[in-house]
Amino acid sequence: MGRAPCCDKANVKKGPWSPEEDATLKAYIEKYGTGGNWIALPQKIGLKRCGKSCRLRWLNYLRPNIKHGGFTEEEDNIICSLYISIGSRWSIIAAQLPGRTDNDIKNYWNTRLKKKLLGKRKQSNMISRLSITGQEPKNVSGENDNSYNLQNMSSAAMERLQLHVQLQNLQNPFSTYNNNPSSHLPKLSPLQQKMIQTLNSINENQNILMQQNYSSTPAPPDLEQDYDQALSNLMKTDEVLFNSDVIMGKNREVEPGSGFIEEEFDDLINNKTTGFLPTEAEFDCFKEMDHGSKNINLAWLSNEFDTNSGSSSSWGSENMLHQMYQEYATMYSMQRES
DNA sequence: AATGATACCAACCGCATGACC
DNA sequence: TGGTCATGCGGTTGGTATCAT
Repeated sequence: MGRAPCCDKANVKKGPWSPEEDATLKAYIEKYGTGGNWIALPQKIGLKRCGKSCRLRWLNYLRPNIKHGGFTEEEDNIICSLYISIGSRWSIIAAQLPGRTDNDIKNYWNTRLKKKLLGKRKQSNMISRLSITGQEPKNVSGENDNSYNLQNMSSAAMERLQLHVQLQNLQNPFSTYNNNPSSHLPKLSPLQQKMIQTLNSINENQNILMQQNYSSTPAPPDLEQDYDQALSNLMKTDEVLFNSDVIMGKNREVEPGSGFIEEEFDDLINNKTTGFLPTEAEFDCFKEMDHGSKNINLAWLSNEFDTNSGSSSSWGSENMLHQMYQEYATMYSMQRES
């Protein structure tokens, strides 16, 4: 049994709003306010619309001081930075941009900004290389290649890593990765740094490969192998994070599922390997979010993980924790195999 | 000029949360 | 304390506009 509908679906109008409907809603709200009850509002003013629809129309379109389109470079930068640090929490991002709605920013990001930043050709190439299609990829020798298990990592996390690289390069083209003290980007954990370093390597090889492809000349096999090797290396994560001797300070055989990885993961998400978290001054939004926790850094890597937030529907759920754990475990086991 | 592909964006949907009883 | 309901949120859909062939 599903949830009861919020209104009589059969008797409500759907689709685009007419100018008359807009005028009716706007006039009423400007005069009387919403009355704190969106559900009752459409009936009150004689609109055959769902209350939710009225609310959305008001918030996204009719509300005063709403800006549409014409995003500035500064706004672009804010959106990019916040997306990388906190993910797709559009309402929080919108709160940093007066006059912008979460819906507008979400649309702008999905349709334009993301492509602008990543570069359309590069992105599609990367995604296909990472085997989003679900096909079992082969390396040049025709063997299944473990490196492609990268698909087990969420595409959103990968995307943010790529974006981080792009932004970092824009901010400081001579910096290998995020070791620039003047950078406005979130500081990275050793694991993230390792991944970004490898992504840079991938991108370099990819550019060469693309040039080869465009000139209709087959890429040398060793270059293909380098590319695959770079992906593989991405999985060979930092010793600091994966070597039990370093972390636990004792000689200990490590088996995935033996309990150690759970401990390590727990340490990681609870920030026991500290020293790389962003300061609150770096992101105003952190203050507003009032998490009481500085797990943001891990949050942006793992996409949706959040410990204390009650502001978003999916954050902080065990599913997200589980997903993050799975990604972690996958990388862990691959590191063991290699 | 016709047609298909792609981009854009308004609106919808369902879930999570919090307030209230 | 548990149930109900309104609201907020993010993902997705579908219609329209624009571009490419």
